[in-house]
Amino acid sequence: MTWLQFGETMDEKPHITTDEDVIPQVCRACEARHGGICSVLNGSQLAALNKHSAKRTIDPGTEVVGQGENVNTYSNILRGVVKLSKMMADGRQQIVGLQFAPDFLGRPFSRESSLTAEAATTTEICAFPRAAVERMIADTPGLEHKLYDQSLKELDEARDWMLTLGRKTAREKVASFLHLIATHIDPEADDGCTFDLPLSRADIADFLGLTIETVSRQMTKLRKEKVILVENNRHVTVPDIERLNEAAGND
Amino acid sequence: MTWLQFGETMDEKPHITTDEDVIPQVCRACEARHGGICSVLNGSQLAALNKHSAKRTIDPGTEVVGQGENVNTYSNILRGVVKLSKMMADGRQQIVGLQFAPDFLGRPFSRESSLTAEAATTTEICAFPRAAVERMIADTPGLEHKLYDQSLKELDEARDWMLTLGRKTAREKVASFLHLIATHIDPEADDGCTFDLPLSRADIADFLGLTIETVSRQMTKLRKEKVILVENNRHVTVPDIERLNEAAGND
DNA sequence: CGCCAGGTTGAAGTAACTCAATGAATGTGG
DNA sequence: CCACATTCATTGAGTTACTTCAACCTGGCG
Repeated sequence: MTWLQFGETMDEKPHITTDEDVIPQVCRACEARHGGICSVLNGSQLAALNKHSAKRTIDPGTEVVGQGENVNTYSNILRGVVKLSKMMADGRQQIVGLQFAPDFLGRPFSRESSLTAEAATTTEICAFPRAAVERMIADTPGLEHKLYDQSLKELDEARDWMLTLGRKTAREKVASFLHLIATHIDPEADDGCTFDLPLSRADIADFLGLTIETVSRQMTKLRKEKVILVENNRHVTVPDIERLNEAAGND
Repeated sequence: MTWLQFGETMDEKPHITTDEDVIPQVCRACEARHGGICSVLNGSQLAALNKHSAKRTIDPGTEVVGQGENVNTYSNILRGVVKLSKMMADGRQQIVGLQFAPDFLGRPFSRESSLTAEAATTTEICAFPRAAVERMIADTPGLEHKLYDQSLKELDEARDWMLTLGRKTAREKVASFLHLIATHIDPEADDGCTFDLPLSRADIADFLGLTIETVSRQMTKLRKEKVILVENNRHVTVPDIERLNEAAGND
């Protein structure tokens, strides 16, 4: 993506070591600097942002942002999985997105978020006050571009999932979910990957538009057909990712 | 949205009438200048873009961009409705978005579009070569912001629709669709609005993840319950939009 | 140990699908 | 102008995939 270098063309001064090059201590080992938002910020910008930042650990099931609430912090996800969901008045629920490290959490220029964000697993985030982030966006075109880029990625994922929700069978849905997790958790190793499911059966059901029972039944079917191996309900091994992909209905 | 004025703060010179203020003839009456992409461009920018622009009329059912094709033009929708859809290898199809005037069509920085865009109604577009648009994006922060804003809007819509696809009943789905069209076609007049459906029953089914027959049955049910009036299969009147909204399951 | 939450399994019910026939609107050629 | 084909929508009858309801595991913990 030539595009992503956009921000860098903005400061073409001769290169002397300055504040801008010094990465703050806390950021050195941070996930978000590789691929995350912070990857487009220089040392002094990271330092400025860090004056107001707060690392937080969030337990599974805890809300990060409530539906309709006014968001006044933005965060980077450092570890764990966050589920974004919508609920109807009568309690029916749909998970509309999963976010993994190092995704950015929070809606820049929120027309009030109509989502609930909840930790699915134990999650670590690095939170920034709204104002600081927005000031930085205004100063750094590369940052806004990075955010735009993430939202396009999320849009792609949302639309992929619409196909799954609207047109796939229960079996294909469950396989699609497993495939999604397999490719997000275990980045490489395309043969024989293994992982822990970040979601309970109830969450999976809410993600797939199914009931818990149907998810369970399809899981056991896939298990009996040896498409997956399951231990302790949560730990899954995929011997052949391509067979799983087929079961998911992806040609 | 204070945000959208961002672009304007970039040129704060004393105001004398220049090229920049002169709106090209073709653009004067154009939809896209009000709310569309072009609203953030000045006269000389519009003129530059217009040197390469081409208005086209597209008949219903004609593809604008093929799934997996390399997109080399971007367009503004001036009139009509465009459907974005995905297809599985075995032919199952899902419409993942509808675009109305003055939406922007085409993916800036396409990681090849995985969508098919097809005119649902007779559609007029204003097409620009890819390079011209990308050059202009690089020069005009306000433009990229505008695009970002549209993609956030599309993301919201996609997620709303995921709830519809995953958790609503057939009746609620059809009502949701009618509500969507009612609010997009007939912008105001929130009581007693009337419109032509831009989609065939087959398209509606593909949008809702249902079959044609189920769509038809639910339409007749809603008609018998006087939630809607239908003439000629395509022309719909909604006497009470709030009743429709209720039927759609929105609290 | 007994309780509880999370998961599985079975049997019965139902919403939506499939298949098939019919109807309405539009166009074509004799 | 009328038969005829064609496309799009409606309606009915029978089937099925998923849900609902209920019982039953399994592992962790006071």
